[in-house]
Parts: sequence; structure tokens; C-alpha cells
Amino acid sequence: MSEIQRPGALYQQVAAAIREAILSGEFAPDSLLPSEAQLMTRYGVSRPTVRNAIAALRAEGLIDVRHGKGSFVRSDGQPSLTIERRISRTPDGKFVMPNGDVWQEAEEPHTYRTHTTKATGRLLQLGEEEALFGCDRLLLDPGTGTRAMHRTLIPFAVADVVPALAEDPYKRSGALYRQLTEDGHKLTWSETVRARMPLPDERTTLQLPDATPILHLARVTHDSDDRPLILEELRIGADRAELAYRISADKQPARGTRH
Amino acid sequence: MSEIQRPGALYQQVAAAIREAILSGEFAPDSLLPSEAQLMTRYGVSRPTVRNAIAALRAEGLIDVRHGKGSFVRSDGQPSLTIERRISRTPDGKFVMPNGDVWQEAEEPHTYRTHTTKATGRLLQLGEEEALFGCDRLLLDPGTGTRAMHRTLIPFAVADVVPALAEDPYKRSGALYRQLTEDGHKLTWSETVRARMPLPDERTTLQLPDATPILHLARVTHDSDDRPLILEELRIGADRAELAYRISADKQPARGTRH
DNA sequence: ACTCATAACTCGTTAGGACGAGTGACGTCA
DNA sequence: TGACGTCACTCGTCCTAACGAGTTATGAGT
Repeated sequence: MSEIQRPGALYQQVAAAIREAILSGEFAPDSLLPSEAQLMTRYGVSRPTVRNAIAALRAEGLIDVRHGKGSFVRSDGQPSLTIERRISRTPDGKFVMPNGDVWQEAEEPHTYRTHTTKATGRLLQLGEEEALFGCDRLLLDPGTGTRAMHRTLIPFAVADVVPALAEDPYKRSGALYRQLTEDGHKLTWSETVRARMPLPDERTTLQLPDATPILHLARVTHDSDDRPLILEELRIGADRAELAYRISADKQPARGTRH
Repeated sequence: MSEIQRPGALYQQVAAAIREAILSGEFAPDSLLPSEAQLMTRYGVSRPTVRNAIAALRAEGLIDVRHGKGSFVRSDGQPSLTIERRISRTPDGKFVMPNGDVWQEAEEPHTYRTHTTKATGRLLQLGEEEALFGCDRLLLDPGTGTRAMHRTLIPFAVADVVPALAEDPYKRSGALYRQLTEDGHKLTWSETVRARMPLPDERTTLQLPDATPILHLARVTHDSDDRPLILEELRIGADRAELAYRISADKQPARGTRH
């Protein structure tokens, strides 16, 4: 029967006590926490209060709760998959996507036609409602079981001008890059990284645990004249994967980047 | 009185109905949702059920709830701050950190001495319990009000060998890089990006809304012989900031990256 | 017209109760 | 011995009830 007094609401005091016990190591990772009934008597509170405290800890990603079994301290293990966001070429000029070979396609790719949104239009330097080729892939890393959602978007307007893209806009990235390079294009890439909570369909598709954000990457392939050719998006659970970049120190002065 | 029947629990059906209404535009961003009492009569359920549904939508980051006012549709605005993770040099060799000038120090830096953990030791290619200089900064972007937590870690063992670091390990990054370069070091950088839910102290320090993950960056500065010199960590709320990288296509074959 | 107390709304917290559903151990029966 | 059903334990869902606390509009009083 621990005494609690500190700050604010009862359930927050209970949550703080449990959190402290976890972070101090009293409850080891993967170990079973006391049941709701035990916590009720231990802190002298009602079940809603205990459940409220547990809900707070779940939202922090500190514990996992399994129906019929109990609450477990989540092991804050490192991500098991490091995704190198780099593009390499073998001496004979062939593109090699780091990690590109480990990804399998868990389903048949889904190809479709769509239009730019405000967000995708901005990245492709287009207005809204511009026509696009779209291709969605569900990728799977058999080694770790990690899943990722991949999307390729190519504007009609670009495919009209670039034969390599009109031929088959639904190729995989490495094939597209190679084709473009063979046609004489000098490619550059820029990538933005964001994180957010998953929508329900992303949560089920990626098989994410509670309180797990997703990393959302947007990679734009540019031509030598800085015209955007391809937009690729990758969504992946942040519990299993991390991104790795090599940072280059170029000789040009930095430009302003706020927008 | 909308009818609901679909899947699983009652509160999930209610949550799905509200979510659908939001995503379909029936409830515009920043608009006020019906109150709990109204939702109770509208769906014919009790208050706990309504609150459970609302809690689910909060955890998804879809709505914000303000005590005494109501629930509001969160505007899924783009991040207002794009952080260029690039290192540039002016023609005379001076380092320029993109965005480096916009950051102010919201507090006096906190310097201390600590030891490697399993995670930081791995990045610095050291064992555990190796002595480190530490410096924590709370950064502030006055333009957007965005806050970020920055940490610099330098091993004693490195400072012993590299005079530029022993002199003052608590300088800001740009000054450290310049000093090292003047001393003849050829620097390279690698960076890993992860996302996770914030701990309570991070949540308050960074002033984060509900269901907002943080982006966690770890940048390692390497010497020309690939020895790690400096580890920098940056933690920032994913609601306000995104990261931008330029991806280089180098000529070397890719190495395996799984670990 | 202005000030300020009150009322009426909002969500937040806590309690108590009841039943459903997943899990695993135990014991019975074949 | 083995299969299987029961039971006790876990968390999940749903309800009623009451009060606290923040916000805003209303209206009375000055």
C-alpha cells in the first residue's frame, strides 16, 4: 500500500508511481505488472482510476496490455532495421538501392490514376488536381517481419515529356532510375522526413502496437534542371525501423529554408 | 440519431462514425465537434462510451480537446519548420549550419559529465560506462515558437587526443566543426532518424499537444579515419518540424546495413 | 454603460457495478 | 496417457451516478 500524494489527479499520481517503478528498474522490461485488481488494493483506488493510469502509460508507449494476460513493460529495444537512405552505383553505373534487395512485395502492386493533393502538388511543383500515375506497394522485410507502405506518383505531364517514364510508370524505383540515367538524365534526390500517428488502416496494415508513430518519407527525384520527375512515399512503423543518412558538406552557401 | 452497427465495440463504432465525418469534411478543421452530451443522444450511448470514442480519436491525433470548451478537429497543417540536415561551407571554408542561425538558446546551456549508455556507446564505438562531456541546450525558433532539445556528447578519450575538443567541449556545433577543420581534420557525418512518443518531461519541455511523436536525431561526426568524435542528439516535436535531406548517389557499391 | 456575480454550459475525475471475452491451469473422464 | 471441459484469472466494454473545474453568456446591480 504505497502512499501517493503529489500532483494533480489521482490517476496521474498512480501513473507516475508506476512509471517511476518501471524507469527505476523495479519492473524489468518484458515483465508482468500487477493486475488491475492488485493495483486497486495497492493504491487504494477504484478500477476506473487504475485503468486511466494504465491508459496514460499505454499512450506513452511504456507498457503493452494483452487481453486475458496482463500488462507488460515494453522493452525499448533498438529498431531492428536500419534503412539506409542513400543511392549507390556500382562501378559499371548500375543503381543499387541499399536495403533494396531485402524488401519483398507482400502483395501484388496496386496501380491506379489519381490527382495531386495540396501536399503532393507542392512537392512536385504542380497545382492541385493534376493527373498522376500511382502505384502502391506493400513491402515486407522477411528477416525482421517489418512491413512498409510504398507509393510512387508520376505526373502525366512529366511522362508525356520523358519517354522512360511513359513506357512503364509502374516499375520499381531502381529500374526507373536506371532507365532515366540510360536516357541521359542526371538525377538528384531530396527527401523530407516526418512523423505522425498512424490512421487506423495504416495501423492494421503495418501491424503496429499501441502508441507507435510512423515515419513518413517523401523522396523527390529531380532532373538536372531541378524539375521534379517522381514522388515516392514510404511509410513505416517507427518501432522497428530507423533511417540512416550520410550528410554531405558541400561548398555552396546555405539557402534559407523556412517556408 | 445516426444508426451504427458495424464492427466490434460500441465506442469503436462511434469513433469510426466521427472519424468518417471528419475525414469526409462534414466537420471542418478547427471546427467544434458536438459536445459529449450531444454525442450521447445522437448515438444513444452513455458518457463513458462517448469519452472512450473521443479518447481513441485523440490518440490518433485527429482531434484536440480543451477543458470547458469542447473538442476541435485538428488541422493537419504541414510542419511550419523544415530543418535542413545539411552542412555547407562558404567559399572561404567557413561552416554554415542551415537553420543554425534561426535557433536561439531558450536557456543557459547545461554542461555536465556522464557516461555512455548502451545506445550512445554503440554510436560512438565505445563500451558502456565510458566517460563523456555532456552539454544540453534548449533551442527555440522565434519565428514559429518551435522548441528543440539538443545534446552534445564527447568522449573523454577523444578529447584527450584531439586538442580542439579538450579546449572547450561545450562550444556550439558549428564552432566545433570549424575548430576541428582548422586543425586539419577531415570530417564526415552520419545521421540516424527515429520517432517515438515523448516522455512526460519531453512533452512539457517541448510543449507538445496530445498524440504528437518526437523526431529523434543522432548525428555522429567522424574523423577521416572513421573514428567517432562527437555525438549530437536533437529531439523535436513532429507536429511542427520536418527534416530535409539531400541524397547523394555515390559510386561505391552499397554495403550491408542490417544489424 | 459598465461591472461583476451567477448560471449554464463544457470536459475532467472518481466511484461502483455488471457482464463479455481471452488465457491458462487444473482436474476429470475416456 | 491423453483429450477435453471447467474454472479462475486476466483485461475489455458499458452503464449509472456524482462532483470538480474551466469557459462563456446572461443579467442584475451600480
